[in-house]
Amino acid sequence: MDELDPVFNTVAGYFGVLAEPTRLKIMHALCLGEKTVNQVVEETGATQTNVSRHLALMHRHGVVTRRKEGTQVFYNVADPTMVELCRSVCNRIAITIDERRPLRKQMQKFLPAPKKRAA
Amino acid sequence: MDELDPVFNTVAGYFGVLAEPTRLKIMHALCLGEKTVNQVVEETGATQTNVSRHLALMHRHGVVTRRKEGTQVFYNVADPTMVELCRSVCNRIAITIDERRPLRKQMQKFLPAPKKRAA
DNA sequence: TGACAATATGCGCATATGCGCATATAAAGC
DNA sequence: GCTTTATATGCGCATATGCGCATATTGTCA
Repeated sequence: MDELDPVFNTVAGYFGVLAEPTRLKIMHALCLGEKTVNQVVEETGATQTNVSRHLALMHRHGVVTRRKEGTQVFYNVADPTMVELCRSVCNRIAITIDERRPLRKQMQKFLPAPKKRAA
Repeated sequence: MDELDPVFNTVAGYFGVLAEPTRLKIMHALCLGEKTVNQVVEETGATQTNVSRHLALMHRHGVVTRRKEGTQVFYNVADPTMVELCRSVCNRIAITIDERRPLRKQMQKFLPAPKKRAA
């Protein structure tokens, strides 16, 4: 039982990445394909500082990939499973929160597999 | 995009429950069936205070159910999806962490659907 | 080289979180 | 009623986390 600790620690960190509204927004922004930091900033409404920091954290956890091109940095979801995870939970929660308003339509973005738009 | 905030907030809280090693241990202890606080204490090695508090938090988030019987309180996983979620992520992480040691065998408990041993 | 654009980071603050300790509450048995 | 057992909770502490601000870093272009 004790030797499972590293697993639980790592998994906790993994879930911890998703335990933040701003990071979920970022995931939501990235799940349709890679975006630059600025694009994510515009889409999420968060500040550049925070988006950058959150993306760095997500990258440290292996949740997103990083691709530099000139002055810009493109981030993308590293693991499609992550998006799937978010999608399923978000959909379920969205349904729970709002039984009749068609809020779920907004979550459609989480539905398709993330397209890797490589350059 | 702004009206999705409540969804992201709730989902973040949901993931937040799983973003803690001790709580994952508790999930692991409960996923085979309901247990009393003391049983969870023994199985996880955490203190009674913390187990109680974590269980309370998990109950507040609707992750576990509570059943009182005399002086004892039985907790159980409320949502099988939660166990499934933990199982898949834990298995994947376990494999990542430890490519060859058979650590995964310990994770088997997460595999079967949680048995509801109602009284 | 110098100005500009895109991204990252150090610092400080406010708040959240997990924990241990002691203690409160609740139920059972004498 | 008193003691014992099982669980919950108030308090304080140490640390973690998210944020804003200013600034550093890196690359582009003139």
